[in-house]
Order: sequence, then structure tokens, then C-alpha cells
Amino acid sequence: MPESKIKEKSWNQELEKEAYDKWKADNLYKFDKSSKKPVYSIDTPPPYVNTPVHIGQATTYCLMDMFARYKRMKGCNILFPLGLDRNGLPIEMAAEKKFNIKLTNTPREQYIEACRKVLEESSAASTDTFLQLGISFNSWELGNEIGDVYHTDSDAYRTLTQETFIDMWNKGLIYEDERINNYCPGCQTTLADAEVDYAEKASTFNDIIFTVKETGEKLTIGTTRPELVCTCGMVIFNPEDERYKHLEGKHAITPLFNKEVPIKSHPIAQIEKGTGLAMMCSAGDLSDIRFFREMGLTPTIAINRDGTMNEHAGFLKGLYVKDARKKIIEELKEKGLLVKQQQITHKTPICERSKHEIEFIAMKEYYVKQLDFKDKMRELANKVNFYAPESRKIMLDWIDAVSIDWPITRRRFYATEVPLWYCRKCHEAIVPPKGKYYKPWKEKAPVSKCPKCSSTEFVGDERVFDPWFDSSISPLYILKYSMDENFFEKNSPCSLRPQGKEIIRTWLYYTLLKCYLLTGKCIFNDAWINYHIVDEKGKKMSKSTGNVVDPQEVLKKFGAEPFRLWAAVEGNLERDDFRCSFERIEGAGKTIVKLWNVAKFISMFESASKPAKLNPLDEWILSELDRLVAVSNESYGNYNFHEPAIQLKHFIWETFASHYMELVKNRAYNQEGKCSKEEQDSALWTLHHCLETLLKLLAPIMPMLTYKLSMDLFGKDVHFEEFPVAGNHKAPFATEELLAFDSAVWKAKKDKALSLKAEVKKAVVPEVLKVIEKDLCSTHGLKQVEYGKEFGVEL
RNA sequence: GGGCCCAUGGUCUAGCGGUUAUGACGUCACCCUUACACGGUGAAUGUCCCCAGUUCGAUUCUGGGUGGGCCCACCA
Repeated sequence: MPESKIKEKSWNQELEKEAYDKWKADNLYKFDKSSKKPVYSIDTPPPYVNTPVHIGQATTYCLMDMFARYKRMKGCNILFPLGLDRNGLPIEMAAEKKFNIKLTNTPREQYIEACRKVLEESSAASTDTFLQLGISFNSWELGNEIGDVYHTDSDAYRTLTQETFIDMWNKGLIYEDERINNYCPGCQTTLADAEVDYAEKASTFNDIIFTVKETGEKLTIGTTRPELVCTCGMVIFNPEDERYKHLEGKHAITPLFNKEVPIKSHPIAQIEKGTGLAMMCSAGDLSDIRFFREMGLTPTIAINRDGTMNEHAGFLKGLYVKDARKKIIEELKEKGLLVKQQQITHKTPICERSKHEIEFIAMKEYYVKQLDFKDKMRELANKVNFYAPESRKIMLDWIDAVSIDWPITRRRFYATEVPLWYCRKCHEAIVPPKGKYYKPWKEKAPVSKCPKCSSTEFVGDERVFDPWFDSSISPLYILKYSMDENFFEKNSPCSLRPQGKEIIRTWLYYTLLKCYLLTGKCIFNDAWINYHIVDEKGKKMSKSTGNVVDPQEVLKKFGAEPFRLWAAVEGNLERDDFRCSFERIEGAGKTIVKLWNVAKFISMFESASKPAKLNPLDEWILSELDRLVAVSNESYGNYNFHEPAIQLKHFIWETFASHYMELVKNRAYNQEGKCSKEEQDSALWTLHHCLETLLKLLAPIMPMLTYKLSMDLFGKDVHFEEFPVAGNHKAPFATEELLAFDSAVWKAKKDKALSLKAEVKKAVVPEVLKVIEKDLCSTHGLKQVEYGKEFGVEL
């Protein structure tokens, strides 16, 4: 028997390591700036580095890699850099935990140092996981060349972030305003909505007495925040509420503070809630804030940033909110203005770290204008090709929901600094020139004299940017905006933004917005939106539930290739969440073994040159292959690997291995010399051609396996081969007819407990299969053949 | 409260106005047939969530319900 060229018994992780180590060592996927090929750029979602790579992330990165590899084989110059997002809260939280420090009790310099220490330890582990997954990033080294690994907290990246701020400032797109924010009195910092938790907390619902100015009528109003009576700006009732319709347009006098406020009807007042009357305070919660804005009321801010009440609160001044509440309740009781108290529990916003109750406090922050551009954003959202198209709706819904400009400043430490100084005397803002990374909290102002008042004393801004302000320039950064204008001009917009559905409203929206404001263009051609990998029960994976799967575990157990094949085959991430199941990943491994053995079999034979005339059986399998090639080209180009992967898998197992290989075997061996050299060559050439094509079709999905096989068997790096184009082989008969006949024969033998090699005395074969009579006879051992409509197998 | 999505054998899934409802995993039975026992051949398992409507006919379309998931908003 001939020897196979493949020595290894099966595919394994050691072979994977050989492949990715070599790619890394050879810098195989380095971005080639001098190439004339069209650039295809992928703006990868920079993953946070302080946690291990999440299995969902691993899956989506594998899918992105499939896109990259396909486009590479299609003749594109691939820009596929690895970015690591290292700014913001998660890093700070990790540092606080590790070093037992707090934002409030640690000098800024020292705090940043602690964050850096945390970062140093974490980056290597996560990038190594990507390497093991076989991702074809341009580079594994941090650097400033196109395609290099980048960190969002590097000087270069932060420089660009600050530059974009300066540009937008100069275009008049940024303004400062005092508005109400989530504020944690414990941490003394603004919080993003994402940092706010909710807890069921016991509270007291207090019914207190207001008086109608015009009539002297007493009004009972329920509130959980009596200490905010001093900030009451209006009393409202529902327009449908018969009890209060007569109050419309009258005025209420607040208890203790005796302030006159209008009474109006408003649909947000619920008839059944409390007494049906509500006092609207300036900052009880976010809805109050919106209400004040809507009604054109001027808010009265009564809470200081340290959580104490200020002069607006009169006799409560200086007290912490909680104490103020106690005191005013006593006072109201004493004056007979408190008629009822009721214990309730309600969801209260708390700080996810310190668990303090969130206050809503007005602070000066910078805002990026976005309300003026809602129409433009809709236009951009319609311009980008969404995969799947249904995802566009999430974006459009969000644009509709945008109601305030974008607050971009935060009072934190580990993020990009706001590059501004202020004149100590006249408070004029000093904007530095672009091109350098500024840390105003510890650096001197870039000017010596205030341009407005000539004062020489300045104070640096101590705030930092919202991390989305950084991450929303990633396509600009990877395309070297402002760093290599030629390259940027030539290669923008960015070809693809792959990302999760949950951050359409943040990352995708902010990126489109900011890049539009800066360049006036739509920054992406395509947006591929993925859903989630959930646990085997269909639940969202989260650290707190403890159902997170570490990709390292999968890599150790099964290796990257089964995982990648699983990711391609299993589900359609564009449409739905799909479940992570080890059983199924393991199942994908079987297909790899099958392919391995197919390759082993074929490699036992030397290939032959293509004969002038191919055997009909070979024509048939080639026509099947053509169909697969066509499907792959059509779907891969639309980021759909799911459909082709299923079909490829089916082809490998059924059509090719079970039927074609069985039928062609005898002709390939030609041990008894029963067929001509040409017939044998036709078999040998077709077998090799099918395998080679199959490896190309599978290369984007399983890069390491296909690389190894095509190196060993054909001496070529499959990833730099051209992706196949469908030929036009004509099948001499329908596939189903052949499959059905084979099965009938096998079943007949099986039913009689005969060996599959047993002779068939007489068979009735469909007419169309006459062209492959020879192959059928040798495979099934047919002694006599008749042709007719019904199968017949006589044993 | 608003929005979006989903519902098919034990599990996961394809599908479509008419099918003996697809396939996979698992289960069971038999078989080492010279690439492969990580294999082969076959079998069992389904009121295609419920109700109504459209239709000659609905798993497929429409409406309602139930259950599940996700996002957003809110709780004076």
C-alpha cells in the first residue's frame, strides 16, 4: 500500500503552536505599506486588558480573522491591528483592589502608577490568547507603524485624543455647561450611568402639606426626599385627575420654605401614585432633571459635592443629606406639616463600588454638540452597510433617543487628560497647540502670559475624558489620521467595524459622530454587528454569575481549530445569541479528524497531470465543488461564514468522503490494472484538486490546519494563495440519484448481514448513472447491471 | 412602562402556504468494509408553545395570549 505524506496521527495543539509560532516569528501578516493591493481595514474593538479574554470575545475575534483571511486571499492588503483599551474605570478598579487604595486618598501620581502596574501584568496574557487562536493580526509588537499593536493609553494615542479635542474646540463643537450628573459622595466623583447599580432600599414615603396660595387649600404630597423641598420648582398632577383639575394655573406654597411654585397638570404624574400630586425637585433623580429642562425651570441646587446641603437648604445647611432628611422630618412633624409616614422599599441608585446612594449634583463639564447633528447621524446610519441589516434599527432608535449633548469629562485619573489650562485671574481657557500629549494637572501651561489679561498664573484642568471619547477615534488612529495624512486620505473610510450589538449606542455611535465632526465623512463602509455567546443554559455570561468560560480552557481541551470551526458552523451571530457548549466544540473536532484522514488518504497517491478528458464521476464531484466555491465566495464576502461552513462540513463527510472517495478508490489504486492510465490520472488529479480547493475554502476558518496540510502536501502557504473561483463543471447526473443508489446497495447488504464488499448478482441502476458504470461495479461488486427506474439489488 | 428578538424530537438547529418536517449532538442496535472505531450502517424519539382568524390547506401568514432572552427608560 502507498505511504501517506502525513506522518502525524491526528491534528493537535502542538501542531497549532508550530503554525502560530512560525507566523509570529516570520512576521507573516505584517502590514505592507508599499503594496499596491487595495487596503482592507478592520477597526477591531479594543478589548480591555485587565481581565482574561472572554469566550465571546474570542469567538468574535475568530470571526473577524475569518473576514481578514478571506479578504487577504481575495487580493486585499489587510490592515488588522490589535488594539488594547487600557483607559478608564475597569483598570482603576483593579488597581484599587490590588493595592487597597482609593481615588480619594491617593495622590494622583501614585494612583496612576498603581494602574500602570496592574496593566503591565495583564496585557501579555490576553494577547497570547489571541495568538493561540490563530488570529492574523498585522503585528504582535507595540509600535507606531501602521498595523502595530496599539494601546489607548499610549502617548501617541492620547496625543491624538487630545488633538481631536483641540480640533473640535477650535471648530466650536465643544462647550462647557453646568448640569446635573450622577455623583457618588463617597468616591467624590462623577459616575457614568454604567457605573451605577440599583439596590432595593427601605425608605419612608412622607405625606407633607403644601398650601394653595390663591385659596388656602391644603395639599398633601408624598415624597421620599423631603430635604429637597427647598428645590421644589413645581407641583404637578395628571391632566386626567379629576381631584385636582381645579388647581391648574394656581400656585402652591412650599412648607417651611414658603416658596411660591406653579401648579400644573403633566402626564408624568400618575393618578394612583401617592396622593396623585408630586413635587418636582431640581435633582431628586434624572427624570427631575429632564422635567426641569422641558419646563424651562431654573434648578435650585441644594447639595454640595461633598454630600452636604448648602445655603439653599436654609436651616439644613451643612448637614449631610441623610441627616438633613431626619432633621426636616422632625421639623415638619413639629409644625404639623407631616400627616403620614409609610415605609416603602424602592430601587435606589447606588455607587457600584462604594455603595453610597447616588446624588444628582450639578457640575461643570464639557459637552460635545450632538443634538445639532441628529439628521446627519441618521444619514450616516443609513449609509453604513449593516450586517445584519436589522441592526441598523438599534442605531436609528438610539439617535432618536438622544436628548442631550455628549458630556465628555470625568473626574478620574487613569484616562486621557483634558488638554486645557485656565488663567487664574480671568479664567480664560488656554488651548495648547496640537502634537503633544499634555498632562495639565502636573505640567506648566504652554503660554507664559494670558492672552486676555496678561496674567502669568495658570491652573491646569484636572479632568479626564470619558473613555468613549478615546475609543471613538480608533479608526482614525489605525488609519494614521493626522500622523500620515496621505495614507489616511487614500485609505479612509475604514472598511469594517466589527462590534457587539450592546455598544452600538456608544462605540459605533460616538465613532461615527466624532469622525464626522472631525472629517466631515462617514468613517465606515461596513459595520458587522454580533450578538452574544451565552452559557450552555442560554444565560448571559458574567463574572458575578460565575458562568464565564475562559478561552484558555477551551484551547487546552480542544485547541483553536475545533473552536474556530465551531464558531463558524454553530450559529449565526448576526441574528442571535448562541450557546457555548463544550460538547459541540468537541464535535467540531471530529470534522477536523475526518478532514485529516481524507488528506492522509489522498496524500498516499502522487498527483497526476490533468488528463484531457475527465471521468464522469470526477466531473460530478467537481461540479459539486464548484457549487461550494460559489456559495463560499458569495457568503464570505457578506461576512457570513455560517452557511458555507455547514455546507463544507456536509460536503466533507457525506458527498466527498462517503460517496466520491468510496467510488473512486478502486480507480485510484488501480491495483488490478482494470482501468486505463487516463482514467486513473483523472481520479488522482481530481482527488488532489478537490483537497487543495477544500483547503483554500477552509483556510479562513481553520488557518493552522489548512496551512499545515497545504504546506506538507502542496508546498504552498494556503493563506497567500488566491481564493478559488467557481469553474463550470457539468454534473452528468443528479447528486441525489447517486447517493440514493449507493445507500440502497449498502442497506441491502447490511440487511442480509453481508460485508460491504460482497458481490451483487444483479443490480437495477438508474439510467443516468450508466456513465459511471465501471466505478459502480468495482465499488459495489456488481456482477450484472440492468437499467431502469426503480433500484434493484439482487444478492 | 417602551422597544427588539426568540419559541420545531432529550439538547441545539434548518426550513417553508401543500415536505414521509432538515441536520447535528446525545441514546440504542449491529459492524474493525485496506483514510478514518474521533469510523461505518441503521433505529427510536416531534399535537413544529397555546387560542382565534385568513385559506381548499398553516409548523410556515395575521391578530391575541403564554413563556424566555436582550436593550432602554422609570419608580414623586
